[in-house]
Amino acid sequence: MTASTRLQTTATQEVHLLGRFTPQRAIVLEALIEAEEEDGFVSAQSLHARLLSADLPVGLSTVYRTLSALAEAGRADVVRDMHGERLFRYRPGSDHRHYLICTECGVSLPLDAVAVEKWAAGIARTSGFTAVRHTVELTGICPDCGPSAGGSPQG
Amino acid sequence: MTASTRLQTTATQEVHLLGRFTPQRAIVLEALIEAEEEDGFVSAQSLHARLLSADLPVGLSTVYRTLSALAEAGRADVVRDMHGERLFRYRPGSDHRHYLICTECGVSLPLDAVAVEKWAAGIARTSGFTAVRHTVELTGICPDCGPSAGGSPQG
DNA sequence: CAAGAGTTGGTAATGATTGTCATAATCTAT
DNA sequence: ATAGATTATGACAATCATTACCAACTCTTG
Repeated sequence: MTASTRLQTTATQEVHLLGRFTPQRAIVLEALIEAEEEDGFVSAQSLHARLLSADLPVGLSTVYRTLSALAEAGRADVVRDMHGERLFRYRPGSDHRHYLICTECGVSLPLDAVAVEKWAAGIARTSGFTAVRHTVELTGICPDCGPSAGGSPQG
Repeated sequence: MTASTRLQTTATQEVHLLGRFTPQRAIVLEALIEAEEEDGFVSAQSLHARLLSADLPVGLSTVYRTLSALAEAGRADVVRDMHGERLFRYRPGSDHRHYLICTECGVSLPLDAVAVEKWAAGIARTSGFTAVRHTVELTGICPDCGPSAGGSPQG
């Protein structure tokens, strides 16, 4: 069984969570899973462009719909980049995670965020607020993109 | 000295941090300070609309420029709401803060975020990433907007 | 095959934000 | 105070991600 076949199998299984199975949804989900392994978070636009380049002409509307449905179903994490664009990441498990994301290449590193979860839970208890949710994102430059990795060092 | 006069005085002083003094910048900054006391975070669009309603016709471009300059100068915090719109909040001090924001009315509560700062600093040290920055936002429903405050309780 | 529900994808609309540039205001040096 | 240089303003157009719309298409079911 090749890596590609494994991806397709996973995608095929997951697509049924969204409703009717369609080739387009499988393509989008498969591409999202690939992107997760390679680049971390991806935007709907870039994922669409990637599909077009790969001769998989899925409509932009369908890409947006599928990614939104995945996020709604809890199968994808969503963050916003510095321009406000939404970035998606496939989430194999069902727990909510936090990531350290490279601003240069988009690669993401899942974090152990127990300390933050505890802090947020404490705030929720003591503030008088209800339905408290938290957004925690770390961004930085990963070792591969850093100054000593053939980039463009300053100074 | 009235409250209005105090606001104007503060705004006048702060405007000089952005470069040349102009009445428009003073108006925008004053409105931002007022908004901070009343509503917490505000968007550029709503701030602009508010100025028009108050017969202070400052151009939308100028509102955007001034708010961006304030954020750049560290005199305003910026977050994104659920639609990706940028929300600004005047920051009297110079330290970076985190807030618990009510999704209903926009009121914000500054948080003691030492635990998060420490956690983020630790990640920065151990991850190999450089230029690590963090975004931490808590959202919820404040006591005034909660189910027992005349809102629309569910269930 | 026919009907019906759900899906697709091209296109248009939306809405925040940014770019442009002629005009106007502000600062500086005299 | 005034001229000159620099900077800011604001109306408008452009950009861009995202959403809405809708006619054509695809399954499933009888």
